[in-house]
Amino acid sequence: MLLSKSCVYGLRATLYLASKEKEEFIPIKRMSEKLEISFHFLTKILQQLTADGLLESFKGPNGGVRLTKAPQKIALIDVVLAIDGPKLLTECALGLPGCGLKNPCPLHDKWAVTRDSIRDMLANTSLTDLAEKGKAENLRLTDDGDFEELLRD
Amino acid sequence: MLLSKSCVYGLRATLYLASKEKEEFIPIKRMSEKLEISFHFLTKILQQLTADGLLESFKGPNGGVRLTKAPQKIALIDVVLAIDGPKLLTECALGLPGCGLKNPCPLHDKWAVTRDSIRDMLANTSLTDLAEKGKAENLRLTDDGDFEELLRD
DNA sequence: CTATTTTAAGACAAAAGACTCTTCATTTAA
DNA sequence: TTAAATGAAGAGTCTTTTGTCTTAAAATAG
Repeated sequence: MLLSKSCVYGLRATLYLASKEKEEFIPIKRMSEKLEISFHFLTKILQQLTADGLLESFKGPNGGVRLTKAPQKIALIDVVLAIDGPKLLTECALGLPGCGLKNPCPLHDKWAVTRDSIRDMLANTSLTDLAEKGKAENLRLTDDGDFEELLRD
Repeated sequence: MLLSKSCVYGLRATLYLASKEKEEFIPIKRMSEKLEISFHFLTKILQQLTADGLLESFKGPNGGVRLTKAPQKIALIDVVLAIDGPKLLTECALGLPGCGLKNPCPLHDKWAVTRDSIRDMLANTSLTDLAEKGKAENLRLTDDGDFEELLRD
């Protein structure tokens, strides 16, 4: 798998936040129900994003989490780096430590090109890009639902 | 991680076989030592490749495994498919079941492009390509060694 | 102040992946 | 024919990932 499940859940969650126009705090409980993700597990993942500065949280009634920046300014790669770390974009495809220009493996050059295309895709796609597309075409962020249902109160 | 460790070991092993010019059976024990992979674990992985028809094996003294085809005709994707299966090249980046043209997720289109570039790289690179490059530039398939050492008896 | 709502934190359990070990069947060489 | 070398198969262990549960801390509403 390219991304860990935690990372995928983090992406779905930030995408959900980006698709809400209002900048209010959204309870994690509500998000977990809408996105069909275990509440406690999602909480743990969002804590990582909060620690990383991508989200801010607020405790108590009317509390929850929200994006710290405008979603246009958050790229998918920001979420991926916060949760899965940089290894996807730095590691050797053959798993050799220290593989790089200086001490490459036979696959290094070709993999570096492919890896860059992954990085570019993640870096050039903002949360807004996907949220807008999701709304416009009524796509889905869960196994069965659609955007319309997702955003309904 | 893009590829499982089993898959990476399978690639290193087939690459090693491709770099031996003679078409003799190579004992797995020897390969495991050269490649610094646990013998029993490597055995299990190579059994998958044998079952898939990429390798053939021979028991008894002077036995071992060898490629069934010329290494020019084996692409990296053949090994990846035999061990990790097709999921890397078919799965949704957001983990949604049935994500495709008919019922896509918001990321589907962009991911499909990236995924194709991964597929193309794996499909257009043969074992010979990498073996030749490894020999010519004396690269490595292990943490510390180099090709010269790898091919020495 | 008190009860309620919410995130924070960490212990714990289950599942999957990575790896080891033992036993067995096959083949060859002497 | 017997011993040695080898792959085949599967049980078992360790680690990481994934997911659950409990308790604490913070904030608000009344």
